[in-house]
Amino acid sequence: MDLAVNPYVSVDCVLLGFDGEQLNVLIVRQSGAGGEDSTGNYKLPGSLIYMNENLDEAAQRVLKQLTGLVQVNMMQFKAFGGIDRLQNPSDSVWLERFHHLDHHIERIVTIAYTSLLRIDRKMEKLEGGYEAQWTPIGDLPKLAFDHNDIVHEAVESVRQKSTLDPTLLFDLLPRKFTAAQLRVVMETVQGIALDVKNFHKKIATMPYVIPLEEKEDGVNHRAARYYQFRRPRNKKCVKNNQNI
Amino acid sequence: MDLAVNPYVSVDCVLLGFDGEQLNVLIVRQSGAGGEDSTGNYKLPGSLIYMNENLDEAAQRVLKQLTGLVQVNMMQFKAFGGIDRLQNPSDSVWLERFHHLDHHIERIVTIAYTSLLRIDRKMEKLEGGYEAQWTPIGDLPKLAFDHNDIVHEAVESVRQKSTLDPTLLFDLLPRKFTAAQLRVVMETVQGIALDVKNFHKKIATMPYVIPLEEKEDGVNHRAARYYQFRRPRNKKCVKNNQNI
DNA sequence: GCAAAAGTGTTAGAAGTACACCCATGA
DNA sequence: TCATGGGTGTACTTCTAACACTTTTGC
Repeated sequence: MDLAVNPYVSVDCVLLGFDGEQLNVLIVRQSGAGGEDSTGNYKLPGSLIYMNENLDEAAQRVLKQLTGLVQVNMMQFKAFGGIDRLQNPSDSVWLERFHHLDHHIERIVTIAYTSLLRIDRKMEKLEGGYEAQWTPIGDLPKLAFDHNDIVHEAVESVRQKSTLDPTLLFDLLPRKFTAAQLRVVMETVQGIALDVKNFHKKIATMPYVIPLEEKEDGVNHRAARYYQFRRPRNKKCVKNNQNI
Repeated sequence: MDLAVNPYVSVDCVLLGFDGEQLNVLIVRQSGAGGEDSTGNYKLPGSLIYMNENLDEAAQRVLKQLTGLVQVNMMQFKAFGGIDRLQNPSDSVWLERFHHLDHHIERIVTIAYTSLLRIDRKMEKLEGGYEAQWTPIGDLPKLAFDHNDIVHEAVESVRQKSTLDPTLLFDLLPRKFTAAQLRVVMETVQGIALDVKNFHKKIATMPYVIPLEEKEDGVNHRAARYYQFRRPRNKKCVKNNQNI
């Protein structure tokens, strides 16, 4: 570790992608954990914060080290600081080894971020021996620390935020997508079922969803039209603004 | 200071009240700051966290020390951890003196909470020499650290949360309130104007707003009816939104 | 031609918006 | 009796929800 870290504060990133059916989370192995249990030791990507970086910068750094992606919309959503977060002793041991710390860490407050990504984005070479994998939310193993809780609160947070600003969800889709893909994303994230016909009517009224002439190719049924997302000029797709 | 504190993590509380016209914030004096400048030294109520308490507990403790209130809905809304939060040297000096710390604090990440209160709630005797006062949001002085930013983000957070769950706003009102009071609260927090007639229709459909027989007394115009808030059984006053 | 998924209209009810006048009270 | 703020009806528009059949394509 080159830089001084703050041994009390970390960031953790819940990177969410969509595989066509479910939300997936990017989890990493605790490499260097000693591998007592080769089936486990998964966690969210995260890091202690360096003393010379802001929280948002730390989250971006973790994302970049892990995936090579930059300029991604990372949203801080909650701090987790329960006194029992390090109750599993192997988590503390891993932390101290990984960060080459010379004293015992008794407590870490972590600032959790979430980000929506296209699951097929090519991951660049991973630094730090990370071994990352997308895992469907329903199939998550037991993660280190309280990371399972963090994932569930992240999903809840995304659900709420996307209710106020549905344009967030387009980050989960490729540049060109079909109406069905968009619908399934919305159904999955918001946990509701949408009427197909009414959904077509609705996207027809969205100024930021542009129908293309291009269609699917090579499917053994009627080809679906592609759409494109164009972020509106004024970012206020959110209802109800006006300053007090 | 009896208990061990974590010198890197604090909580700060944005307590919001409503005076009939504007949102007010409870700010406190940095007592023991040396009083170089008797006009300033205001800050949000907050504290370093103790090593044996959770974040939520720390926020409740600060609120209780300050106001005597317990069981108040405190909502964590954001962590602030910029590297320049302590850029004003007098803020660091105050912190180190107040908490009797023997080393220099270079950086603190604070977890910010917000809470909506009736502004007329009687404050109990304040511990720790706090000197607290409600201040209209528009008249806030320069506060210590980045507390002015924190206040503004708190208000924005409350605005968003109350869009999804309007029942939050009843915490700002007395037990009995008039339709006009409720309307002005909603207009102020959400930053919009509401049509009086339509507003009456709307509250008539809200199951959690109960009209009383009792009316205002001693006003020199037609007396307004009082209403009461009763929290619904299932807390989902949240719209089943699909505002794509 | 058939399996498989895409795409399309209409209607009824609910909810929201706009608008102007009468009512009760104390001074 | 008047000044003050409280309270109401109605028409119109928009949104939402429910519903079943035809189209295109590869095999």
